[in-house]
Amino acid sequence: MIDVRLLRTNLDGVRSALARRGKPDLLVQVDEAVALDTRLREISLERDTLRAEVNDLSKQVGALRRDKKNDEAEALMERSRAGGDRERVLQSEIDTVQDALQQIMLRIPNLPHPDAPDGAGDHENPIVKGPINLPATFGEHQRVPHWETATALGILDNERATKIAGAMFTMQRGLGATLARALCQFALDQNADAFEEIRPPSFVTTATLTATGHLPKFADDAYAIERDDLWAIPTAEVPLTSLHAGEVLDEAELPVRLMAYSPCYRREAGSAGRDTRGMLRAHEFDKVEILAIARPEDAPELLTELVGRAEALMAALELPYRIIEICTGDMGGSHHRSFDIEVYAPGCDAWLEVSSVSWFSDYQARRADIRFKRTGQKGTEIANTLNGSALAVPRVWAAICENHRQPDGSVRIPDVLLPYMRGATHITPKA
RNA sequence: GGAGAGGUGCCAGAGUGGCCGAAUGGGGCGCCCUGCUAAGGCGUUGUCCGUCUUAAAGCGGACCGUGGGUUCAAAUCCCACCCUCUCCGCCA
Repeated sequence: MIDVRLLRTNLDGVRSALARRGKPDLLVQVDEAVALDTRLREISLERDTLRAEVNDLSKQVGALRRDKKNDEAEALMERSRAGGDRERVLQSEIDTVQDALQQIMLRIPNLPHPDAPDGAGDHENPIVKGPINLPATFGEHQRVPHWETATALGILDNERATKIAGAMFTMQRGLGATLARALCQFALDQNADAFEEIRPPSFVTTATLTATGHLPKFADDAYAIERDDLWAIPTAEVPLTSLHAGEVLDEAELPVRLMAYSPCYRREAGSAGRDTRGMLRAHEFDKVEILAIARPEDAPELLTELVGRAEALMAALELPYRIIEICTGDMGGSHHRSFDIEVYAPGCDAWLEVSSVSWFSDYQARRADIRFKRTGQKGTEIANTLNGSALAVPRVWAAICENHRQPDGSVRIPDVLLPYMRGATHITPKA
């Protein structure tokens, strides 16, 4: 959530920042929020005043009862009762207004960073680096989509995955399964120098899924386990962000740096049939996420670092990649500024998004109530959060199958993964 | 899943309707005493919202697991839920 107080102190700033997202409805929502907030403060003040009266009368009643002046006490109780009745009426209006305001605030997206590029949609995301490692030409053997080659190699068996679980599930076999796990292991090892490894729960409460901004807006995209009131996580960002929810951290503990491998579950509502072949889009996939909780002033540098770490993995895997910055019209609702890393897959002839790194300013931290205390100062401040995929397995797996395919049809394992492949240097067709 | 016990401030822990935002002890912070250390003395010690103010202070409200209820008045009584611990059952 953005800070409600911004609506009071800098409404023009909020409006112009949100206008850059190119969704006129947002400004209507802002106006509604302003009206509700104004009303809420009016009636809250009235309620507090009434409460003060009732509190005062009650104290007097207590004193009079002790002095056995029951008649006088009775008179005050009568007045207090009347005050209490009026208070109840106000309180129910407060509840209504507060709830309405909360619902709107939960849906108003974050303010884009001033340096985030303007743009109407994904076609206007500027390339800020690369392409790197992109050869002038690709061999014919690389121009075959991975769903054909990997199936032929016996390392991808989506047909049986579908038999078991339905459409849009994938299954890797043999060295294909090993490769998927190797990628996770590699991504974790590469970031272990600065990040604590977490193995979080894969199911979370509604409050947890709300903190990151996935609820209430994107309920249809998440798997719900209704019987137990739980949600399957769409990314490890969700449990990691809420790891310190409701806590006040010491400034000295910051930045908190966490990483986690986790399965990710997405219903992909609305995208059925799009990019669904092979490993491009599935209901379940593996990912290694890196995340930081930081003081606001440290966030820009951390954003650069996180992007650099995700980039380093693609470089080490010898894949052609580029970095794009997400423009205001394409930016996720919780994002303040974000960058994607895309890898080129010659068989699909497409740039695949393999990592997304974002700075959320205090938007998620306010929802999650993550605060910190500056050393030697009174009071607390809302922290900033940042996170990014270090490595999302399926598309990287696909890109390896296509880019590193040899003229003989085998797939070469990049050197950095060799320690995790049980001695295999190539994936070759079964004899 | 069953039975029982419990959730109070930074920590321990008292508090069964009013004088309780909360005793007492410990810790932290400040000052004093002290050659140094130890011991001791005095004081102080949370968060959120609103209001006034350039700001601080002040003032008002809220917070004793969470949400409801009873009452003039709730940490305290009632209901539901969540969590923790012990025992039993089940189980990788």
